[in-house]
Amino acid sequence: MKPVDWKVLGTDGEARTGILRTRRSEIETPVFMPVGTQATVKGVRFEWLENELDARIILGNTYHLFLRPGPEIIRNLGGLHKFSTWNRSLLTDSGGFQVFSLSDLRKLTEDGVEFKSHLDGSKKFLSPEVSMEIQSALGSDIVMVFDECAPGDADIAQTKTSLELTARWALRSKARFEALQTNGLDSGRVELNSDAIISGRQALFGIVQGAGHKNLRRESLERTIEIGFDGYAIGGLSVGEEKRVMYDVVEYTAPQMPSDAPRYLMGVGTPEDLIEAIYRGVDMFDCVMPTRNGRTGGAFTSNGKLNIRNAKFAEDSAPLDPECPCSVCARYSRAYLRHLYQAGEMLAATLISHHNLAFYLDTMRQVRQSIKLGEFGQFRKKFLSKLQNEDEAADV
RNA sequence: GCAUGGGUGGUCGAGCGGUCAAUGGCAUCGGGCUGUAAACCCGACGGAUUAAUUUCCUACGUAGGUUCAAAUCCUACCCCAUGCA
Repeated sequence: MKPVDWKVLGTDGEARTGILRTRRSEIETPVFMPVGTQATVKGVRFEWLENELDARIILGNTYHLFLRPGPEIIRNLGGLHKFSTWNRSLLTDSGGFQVFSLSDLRKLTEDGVEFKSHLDGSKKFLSPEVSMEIQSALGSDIVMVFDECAPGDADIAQTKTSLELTARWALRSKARFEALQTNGLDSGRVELNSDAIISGRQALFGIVQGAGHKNLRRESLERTIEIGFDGYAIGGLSVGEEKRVMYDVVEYTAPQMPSDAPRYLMGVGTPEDLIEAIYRGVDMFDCVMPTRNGRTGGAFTSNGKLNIRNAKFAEDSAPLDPECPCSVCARYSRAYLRHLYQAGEMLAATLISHHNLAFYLDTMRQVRQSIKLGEFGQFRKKFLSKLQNEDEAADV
């Protein structure tokens, strides 16, 4: 019995809509997963995520929680779900991305990666085995293999070396993962009824690398499938390559990924990126943009982006996005949000983050609906053309 | 009234004869953020003009003066702070 169940409910071209069942929640796809690196989606209470936003799954990060508060503390407190009170699905990234983003602070070897903690400079070691152990202590529902994410513009030789290391690490990740499951060390274990269709164990997703090189993407994909995972991710995109390269790689890779498992494009992206990737066959996304940009004054709207810091909003009584049904848009004006931001009030960050997540999640709902109706093609065109109205959006 | 210290660009505050349109903080304006070292980072910030790190104008309380040259030195005045009457 598998740890997750995946059923396609409808397709439109390469686009798919379906239901992913984890041991903790049902997730309709395509899905956007808010990023909650340090056991919190920055600036947004779980109450909002559960109720109004209705997020079914969020991320956590192995590297950050490893450094603080530490996996043993979280294990002793009953796992990340219990610790944080987030009871829906959790996906934990393996720390692989930090191999890339903290490249100045780490040393990479075949065995693993030695990090110099960005908190206190102390040495920390992460490897496929350690990452799996931490993720089992966290008890997340979906575990990611420990990979190496090469830069977006990596050349062929560099990419090949990186991809092969990732493949060896994937094998090691799976081996340790299986052992941990057998030994019952997963702190998020759920005992399900005997008629359940899933196992109650953690799920493990593999990651396809290969930067912008299609032949290497193919090689990475084949090796990943050969090992066998509960879901498959495309990693190593939106890390500095050109947008066209990203779309090309997704267009090439996604349709070749197993159709009976969810496809996850890691770290992407803008609303436009999501639509384009869904169009090319992707089911799952995560990205810091709605929360990070929200914290720094950037709002995503159905008419494109706007920057709440701009003086032109000082007396604008309109909501961030007149078409948005979220509670922030129902109540607060751009003028007020701008004032909060300018005054350095933390509520600005909270409210804009909330709106941005609402916009992302609502967009996904519309996407799913349009795929079910076989109208995703039209939806995509309309959605993308509206995003171009950025300038007018500001003047609504 | 006397004594002392001080009056600098939106603001606070450095500068104390030339390299000063004047360091820096804040404010303001603009840009960026894609598996979060990020409530962060970058840029602009007297006016006009130029292809330009170009040229010009106006500025360091006010008015004079010294000097080749003054935000910087001198004189008078105005104002502020503190102390003494």
